[in-house]
Amino acid sequence: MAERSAGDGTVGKALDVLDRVAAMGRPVRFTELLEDSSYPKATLYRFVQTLTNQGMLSYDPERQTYAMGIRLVRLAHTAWQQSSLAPIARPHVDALAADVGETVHLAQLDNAQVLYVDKRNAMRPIEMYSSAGKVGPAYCTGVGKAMLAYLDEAILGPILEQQSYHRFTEHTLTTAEALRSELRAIRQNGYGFDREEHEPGIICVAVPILTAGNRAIGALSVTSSTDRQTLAGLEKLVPRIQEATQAIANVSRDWGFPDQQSSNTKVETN
Amino acid sequence: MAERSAGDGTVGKALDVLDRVAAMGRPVRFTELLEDSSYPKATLYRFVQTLTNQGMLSYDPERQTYAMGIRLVRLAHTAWQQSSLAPIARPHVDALAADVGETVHLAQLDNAQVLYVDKRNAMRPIEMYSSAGKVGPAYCTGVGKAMLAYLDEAILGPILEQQSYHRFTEHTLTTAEALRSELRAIRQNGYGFDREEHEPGIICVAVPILTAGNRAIGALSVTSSTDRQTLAGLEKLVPRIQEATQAIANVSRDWGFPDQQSSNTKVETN
DNA sequence: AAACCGAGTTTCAAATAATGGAACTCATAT
DNA sequence: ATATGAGTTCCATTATTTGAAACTCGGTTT
Repeated sequence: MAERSAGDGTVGKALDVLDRVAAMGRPVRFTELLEDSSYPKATLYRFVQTLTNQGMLSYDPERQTYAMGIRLVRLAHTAWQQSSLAPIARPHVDALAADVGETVHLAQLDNAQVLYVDKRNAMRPIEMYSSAGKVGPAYCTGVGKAMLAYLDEAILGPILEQQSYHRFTEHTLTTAEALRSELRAIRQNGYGFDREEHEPGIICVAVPILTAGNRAIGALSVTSSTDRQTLAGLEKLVPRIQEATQAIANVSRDWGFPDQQSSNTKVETN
Repeated sequence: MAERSAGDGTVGKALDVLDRVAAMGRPVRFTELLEDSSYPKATLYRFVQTLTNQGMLSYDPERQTYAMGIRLVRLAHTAWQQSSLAPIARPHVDALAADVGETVHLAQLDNAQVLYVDKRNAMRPIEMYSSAGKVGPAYCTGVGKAMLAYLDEAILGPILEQQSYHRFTEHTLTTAEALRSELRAIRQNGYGFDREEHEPGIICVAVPILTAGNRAIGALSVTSSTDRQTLAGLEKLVPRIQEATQAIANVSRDWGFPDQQSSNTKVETN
């Protein structure tokens, strides 16, 4: 597996390594990292050392494994407050969840992935970080498609290329073309569905949170299961959800949330 | 204001900048950063560019400000799961909070600061990220002192130097010497108090979570206010809290949590 | 016991990237 | 019109990164 972001000199490469450890999702040995890295042993070794010294990774000497460092938790606290919609959206997400009585997700785009920044669970009460910070595929989730639908072609193109199009269920859209026509439909309606595309029995409606310039800065979704709800049933909730997305869009504009394409648009690969 | 971490080459310097943005706690202009940085303009500029390209910072073109990037939220999700005590401590924190009916904090040490990784609020139900990821001073919080009390002198010394000893209240310990003798007392008892040292009217008991080697890998505290509780009242809860810390220590040992000094011990500055 | 192995670590000259003083742009203030 | 200041680019100098190879050190095989 080759590196994906490459650019940005030494810092970029080091952060690549960090991403890779995160992607593993469990503590990893040095050799495991070496295997799917294109860096030579000594180079990778120094990166890992540096990151560990910096607290971005933590090292377990007993098991000789590296895990994501605790410093990230501290940094992310500020990030979540400053750069996610969650803090300003909170009251509206709360109200929506209370009204619809189903699970509500608030998501944003990060790179080509969906990043969940907040959640209200219908069943279990609290879930904390276990939901916020989680990532999911953009091409087969309601929130993902709702946001993709409002991207400009220049940005959308590369993102569509990066999707895995893994067939999670028999309903998963597995080609860029199929996805493209779905996105057109979503743009037309102003909302989209997840028709058991990611998980069997799980359906959702998603509505983008749009700026005045029609950029999707995030999306809200209401999720349910086929044995409790139907797509038609979810569709009836759209006006209520739009109320919430509108409210969030307004607050975000007033609060001066940037009206840019994506929070992680490459400026220049130098 | 000079740089603090310095070492670790370019990556270290770039992460320094990241920390500085986080420390500001609000979106900052380039010039503001330049002011309290020792890097020349062009150098700092490139760091900020790189970090922005990498999604570690986000740039608001309208206001020309930099904020912490959304990528951090994604990375921190994994970090919180892997390197914090929160996931494994969760059931015990839940049970403790339910039993004592007061606010419970779970904290770890990050650098010379207290990092809160989980919390159960007595009053309000959910609080999410607004608590996890938060940092606080080590020298004047219950959890901070409880953990400091079990550090080896070699590590404790430098950390004591780094404390600000800001007098938050009239009870704040404002010298390393006063703190040292307090730490001795805590080590003797196995638990410590916050006697309105950080905030007037707020008191707490804290118990360290110790490994077999007597290293504090974290701490639990029960917090209350002087108009509802007394120190003596809180002290009665110690056995129940110790039950929880013991349980967490056990699970953490079984799950192979590293028995090291601190999760962010400098290995070598090159 | 000696040889071997593989994971992790260190070395060092060559290659590359970072550095920062200065010059430039562009909007806004005087 | 001119000055100021924030933000950005340039480029020769300098320092850091790079990575092949050699080394260390448990543990395993012959």
